[in-house]
Amino acid sequence: MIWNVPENPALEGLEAKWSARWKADDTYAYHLAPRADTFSIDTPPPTVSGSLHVGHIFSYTHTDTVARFQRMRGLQVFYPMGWDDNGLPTERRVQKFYGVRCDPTLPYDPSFTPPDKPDDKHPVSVSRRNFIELCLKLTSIDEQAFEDLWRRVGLSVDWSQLYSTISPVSQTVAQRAFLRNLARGEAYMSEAPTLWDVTLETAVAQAELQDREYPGFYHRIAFHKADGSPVYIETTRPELIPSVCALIAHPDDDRYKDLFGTTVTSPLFGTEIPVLAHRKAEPDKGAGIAMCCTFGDLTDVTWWRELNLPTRTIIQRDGRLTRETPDWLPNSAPYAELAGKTPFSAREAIVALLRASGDLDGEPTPTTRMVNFFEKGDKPLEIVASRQWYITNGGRDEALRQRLIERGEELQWVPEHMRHRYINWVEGLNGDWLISRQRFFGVPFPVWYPLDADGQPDYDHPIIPDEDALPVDPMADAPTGFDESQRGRPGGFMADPDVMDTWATSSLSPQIVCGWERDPELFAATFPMDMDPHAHEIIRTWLFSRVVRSHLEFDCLPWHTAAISGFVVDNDRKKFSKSQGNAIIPDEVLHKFGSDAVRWRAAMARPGTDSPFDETQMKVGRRLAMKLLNASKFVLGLGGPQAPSAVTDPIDAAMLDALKGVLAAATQAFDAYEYTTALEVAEAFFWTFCDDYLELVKERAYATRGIDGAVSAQAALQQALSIQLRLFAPFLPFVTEEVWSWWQDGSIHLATWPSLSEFKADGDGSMLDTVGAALERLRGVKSEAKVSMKTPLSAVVITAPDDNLAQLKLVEADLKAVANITGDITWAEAADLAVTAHVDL
RNA sequence: GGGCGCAUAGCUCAGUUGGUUAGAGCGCCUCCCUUACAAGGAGGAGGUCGGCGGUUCGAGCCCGUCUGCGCCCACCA
Repeated sequence: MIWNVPENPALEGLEAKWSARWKADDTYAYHLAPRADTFSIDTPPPTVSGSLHVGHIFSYTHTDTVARFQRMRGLQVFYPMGWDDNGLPTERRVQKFYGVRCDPTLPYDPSFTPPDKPDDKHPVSVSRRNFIELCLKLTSIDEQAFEDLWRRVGLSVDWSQLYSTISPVSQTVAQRAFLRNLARGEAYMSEAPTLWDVTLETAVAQAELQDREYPGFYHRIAFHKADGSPVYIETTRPELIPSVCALIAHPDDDRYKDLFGTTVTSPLFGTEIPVLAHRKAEPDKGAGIAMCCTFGDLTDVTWWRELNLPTRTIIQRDGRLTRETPDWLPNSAPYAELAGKTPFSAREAIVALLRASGDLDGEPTPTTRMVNFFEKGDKPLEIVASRQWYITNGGRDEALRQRLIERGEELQWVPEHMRHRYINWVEGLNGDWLISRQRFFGVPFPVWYPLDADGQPDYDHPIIPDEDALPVDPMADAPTGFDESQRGRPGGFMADPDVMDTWATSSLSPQIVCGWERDPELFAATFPMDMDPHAHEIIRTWLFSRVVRSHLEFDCLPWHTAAISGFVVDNDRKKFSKSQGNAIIPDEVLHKFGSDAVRWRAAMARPGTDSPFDETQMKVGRRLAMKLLNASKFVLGLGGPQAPSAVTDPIDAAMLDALKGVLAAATQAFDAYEYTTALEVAEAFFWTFCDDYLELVKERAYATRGIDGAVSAQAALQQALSIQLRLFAPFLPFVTEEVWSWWQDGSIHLATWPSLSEFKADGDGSMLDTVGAALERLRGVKSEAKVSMKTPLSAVVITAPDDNLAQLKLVEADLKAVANITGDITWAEAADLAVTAHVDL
């Protein structure tokens, strides 16, 4: 190989040059290997309808450093990428982008084209199939942009393993896993009160809840005992008075003990309701006695269930109060003021009515309360009764809960304390996992229901397809034994209209990527996986749901280790987000500093640790990359290849010995997923290597004092460079590949990680420290004298402890050369290392 | 209310099982255009390791306690 060292090496253009080469050469392809020789990674599929921010770059870079390390260690790295393109976020983006909305009652229009000027305020209605086509169209555009960015960042993903959560393969896996859950009784349908987003008109799961502050008013309102005297309750939701089922106080609350077992009547409507005792009523909240409605909050659901209260629903699925006057209201006239209104308007109306009737005590007092929102929604959730699919997750089964907690104990967590978030979450589950969504762009439930003679569905006897027939779309396909003409007819069938939530598919990502029931060889080679990397906010969702699915299907964990990243936060320690307007655009940062520099900064954020975004730090990474170029140019410019065995000079061997220790430390750190430590030790050594060792041997390496010393220095420099390039390769893939290409065959990323056996020379690493300290003092003399570093020194006296003196005398010639010392050095023993000298101006 | 984490230089962070005068980078000050590198290099200043108490020959590190900050969860009458 002919060395080809450029005259003016530069960082510009390296991303384009090498990412194209890696793509052309399929550098990061996974080649089927036995399980023990494979390292498999369950990469989080980013939501393609969103945008990638700097936090993503950091987290995915963390994974990539480990992937590159394991690849260099000789393992076949199975590193797929996925796009989460199914589900609500995509629907919302498509609605906005094309100015459409899905109306499932419309027929498919093959010639449909979206409006030229999308107006999302006045959307065009399209059929379900047209809508899904638009989703697929837009996601494929978004996905290309994501892939381009990841390639630019230098992720060593095997792009031939790319998957998306809406793809037929994913749909097949999701439906197959669901059918298996169904057959084992782990999936079931239930009609129950459900958290409901009134804007999106769909049920949502516990894991997708978010607390938000919401302004409201306390209203003190009179209910009436049989004798007409008042019982006051306090509520922030007076519009729910028509749905009140009971007043409830704590069993030990002396204020209300006499009322238990009696009834009171509701204001305005005169509904007779019982006063009951329940331990979940809290005496110090509000008036200490609560009105239980169906349903105002989750406590109401508990009371309704445990006290067998009637269901009096007034909130509809669109969030408005029902237009029909409820039949349980003795005095229904006031309801006309509420019918069809939003809760907000109904509240104003009922407050006026209560004020007029004298049942409002005092004025409403403002308050700020915490309310449940769907994390992607913008109106408070309501609770409505609806028929939904669930998967068991331990929320209602103590034995399963315990088993899943044990899975959390079994998993290796990096960092260790992230385990608590998992345990905490599982212990706090209050119900099974609701997986059905009343939406369109998602994996349909592979289920039909027979219709009886009256055309009513028999939900207890669903019709299911053979696994061989998957994926199915029950809205388009007829079940076996029926034909399409029987759809919706008495004696025929109907499709389950719902789709699975995104998490119900992404919870199967190990099954999807590893080829479960699709590619047995691949599955055997890759599952259970090694590494589960992602940031800490999805422990309760993605991580937990995959543990559930794997536990139910395979009775094992889906991976061995969870490597959890922190967030990138701004200077006020706030999480970056688009809504707060503080998001950093990755393209700008990558363009400004280069991918290697940004990756360097990412790698400096330890696992699990939030890290502030600071542009000045990016410059440090860039300087390191530049330094690698320049130092390499120097080393390789000295002369042709030298055998490692040519290292004869003690200081050359000492430098290599110190590097040996660095290699051991970096390897150990990487094995523990502590990529930051691996980088730190390599980087610290590299600066010492440049500032001290390289400067020290420069003159000798030029062969100014004979060929033998030069050859020793050149051999040591070349070996040190080769090893250091490989130590940096996981972090700075572009610049290390560039330098590698000057003098080595093949990609550095397929080179083997350095091993201790590569070191041919035995040296004393501590010598490098001693020499460094002496150099620092020699420079200090000139710095204090405020003269150039090439100014000659004479009458140099070096004092040091005996053993240090011995080491320094071995490099006397190099020291004299680098410090431009004229005459001999005088050595003297002393407790401390010190230098005195005369500066010859 | 429950859980977890953090508190070390102006800033961002290291500090491995307790062991001499506590480290790095950035920033700051001073100097140097030295032929790998001025998008550089050299030298330097800067810290009562959040407070209090304890264990120990010895504590940044272990124990207790208090304070402040962050995150997760719960409650949200």
